[in-house]
Amino acid sequence: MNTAPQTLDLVHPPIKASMPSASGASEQPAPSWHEGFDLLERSVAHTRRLLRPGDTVYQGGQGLSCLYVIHSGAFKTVNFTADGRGQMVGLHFRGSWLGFDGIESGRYACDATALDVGEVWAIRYEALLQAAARLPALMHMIHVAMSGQIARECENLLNLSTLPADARVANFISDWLDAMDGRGLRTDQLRLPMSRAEIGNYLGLTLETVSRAMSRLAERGVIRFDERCRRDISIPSRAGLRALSRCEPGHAAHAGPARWPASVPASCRAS
Amino acid sequence: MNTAPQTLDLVHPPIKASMPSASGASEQPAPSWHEGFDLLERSVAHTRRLLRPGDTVYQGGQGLSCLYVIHSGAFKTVNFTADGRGQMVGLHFRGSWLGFDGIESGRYACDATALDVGEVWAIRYEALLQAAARLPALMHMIHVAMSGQIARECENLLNLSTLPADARVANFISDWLDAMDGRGLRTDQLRLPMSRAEIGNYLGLTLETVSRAMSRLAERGVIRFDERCRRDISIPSRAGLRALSRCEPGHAAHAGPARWPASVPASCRAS
DNA sequence: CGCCATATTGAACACAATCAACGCGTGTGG
DNA sequence: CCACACGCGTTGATTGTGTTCAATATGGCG
Repeated sequence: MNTAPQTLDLVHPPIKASMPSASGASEQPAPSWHEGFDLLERSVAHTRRLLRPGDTVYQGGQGLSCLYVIHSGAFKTVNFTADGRGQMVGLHFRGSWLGFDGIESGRYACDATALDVGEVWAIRYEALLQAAARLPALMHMIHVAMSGQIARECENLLNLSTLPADARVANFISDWLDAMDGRGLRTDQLRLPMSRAEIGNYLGLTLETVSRAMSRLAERGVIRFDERCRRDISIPSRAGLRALSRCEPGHAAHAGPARWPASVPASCRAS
Repeated sequence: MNTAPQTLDLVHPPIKASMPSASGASEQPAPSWHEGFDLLERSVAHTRRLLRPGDTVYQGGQGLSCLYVIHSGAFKTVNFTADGRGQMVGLHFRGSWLGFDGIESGRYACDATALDVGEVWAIRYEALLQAAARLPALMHMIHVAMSGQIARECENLLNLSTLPADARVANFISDWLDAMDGRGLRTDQLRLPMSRAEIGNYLGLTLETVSRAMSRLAERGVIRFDERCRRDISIPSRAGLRALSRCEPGHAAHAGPARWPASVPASCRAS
């Protein structure tokens, strides 16, 4: 399976001005972010927007007119149920796109909110479509971004349904570090711009469980809390963190029949 | 929030030959599937492929060359971890596309497998891109399909992390019925072409829990087992089923601060 | 200063996982 | 034909992880 950083959206460009090979899975090393942003900058109108922590890029229910590319900062997407409770469903960094969730219905399905100061580029959806029709590379870039979001959500589903609490938290931090890694930022320390409750919401845990899990990770020495603030952590052992995040079955294992028996029980066969 | 059937991919077409309005969220009644398939049929080369239960449309790791549109049947997508365990991450019906997960890396990230007899249309990705560059409606259709998949995965995440076992199973059945509904099929009975283990895997539960949950649903009278086979169920009370599937907090509730306090704790502020 | 939000930690409980037994239908081989 | 194994599903008993309820500590802010 693909072990490449799984939080890249704008990246992995067979984007070569001409047509993507698509089949050959062209293996290129580490494509700088500049390519993608350059392409956007040259080919389609956009407006930049600065956001501060808590500012919303868009809100669920609003009519979709723009898509947004994250230029800097961290953003969350939160889904709201009919009864008003919110579930965080995504975490996004530089290069990721926001707003894909709204294309189907013409209205955003989530809130998108800045977790810290950041900048997004707003691009009118119609303008983007028109530009993409002329520029195969641009169209492919969009598809890559959507595809990446789909793949990452699959990962999240997998983690949610198979990992025990400690591993989920370890995995959460580890993923964050991977994202920083892929963007050339330091990975020996981290500031989580989220409360324990938010992290818990994202991971399907209670805030107490998150707190305990982080304490246990600190005990085991894979993370260390900054003295000043428990949201700042340093990472003494990235490898150890990784190990814990992929951990043991012992829970919802189901090594079981992922491959399906290929024949319907005969008792079901008769119409 | 949008209460429309959430498993429609090809649908909701402001597809009007010209440009989608995108912002206005044009409200059209019940768009027949034919429109989408007609558009495909006219505009891009495709080959039809029949599958029987257990056949794979594609397998994870294969180079992506085609995308697939489901013409009939039910399909699952299964993600495999490094250690070989599989996690079912998606359930797809007529009109849904398969293969989006592979665009980013050029290789499929999942296995896609038929759950019963079905037909898919295979479309070469490159050919699709070229056709879409000429036909805005086609491009928009693809985006709608991807967007729909993203939105549905968000729903799944939400359900996995907030619902207790019985509600997950009820929701699973209810979603399946919604999908049948949107495709003009009968919704008073259902044949689940999956083992309890598979359902459990999809829902993040063990097979025993699924079995018990279904027994409890039957006790409450919202589903009834066919005498011949426990995979065949009839639905005496669709409304009751829906009610149970949206059920109570009492678990990972976190009505908590979905909206973020907007200011970073000052102890974190100093660099 | 008190109040509030955040975070940590403890104790009791509940829900789902685990281990285990059993029934049933099917296909296999004597 | 029957005995048998096997896959699937159900149900019971027990265990364990994570939730819930509660108390405490801290820092910011009016």
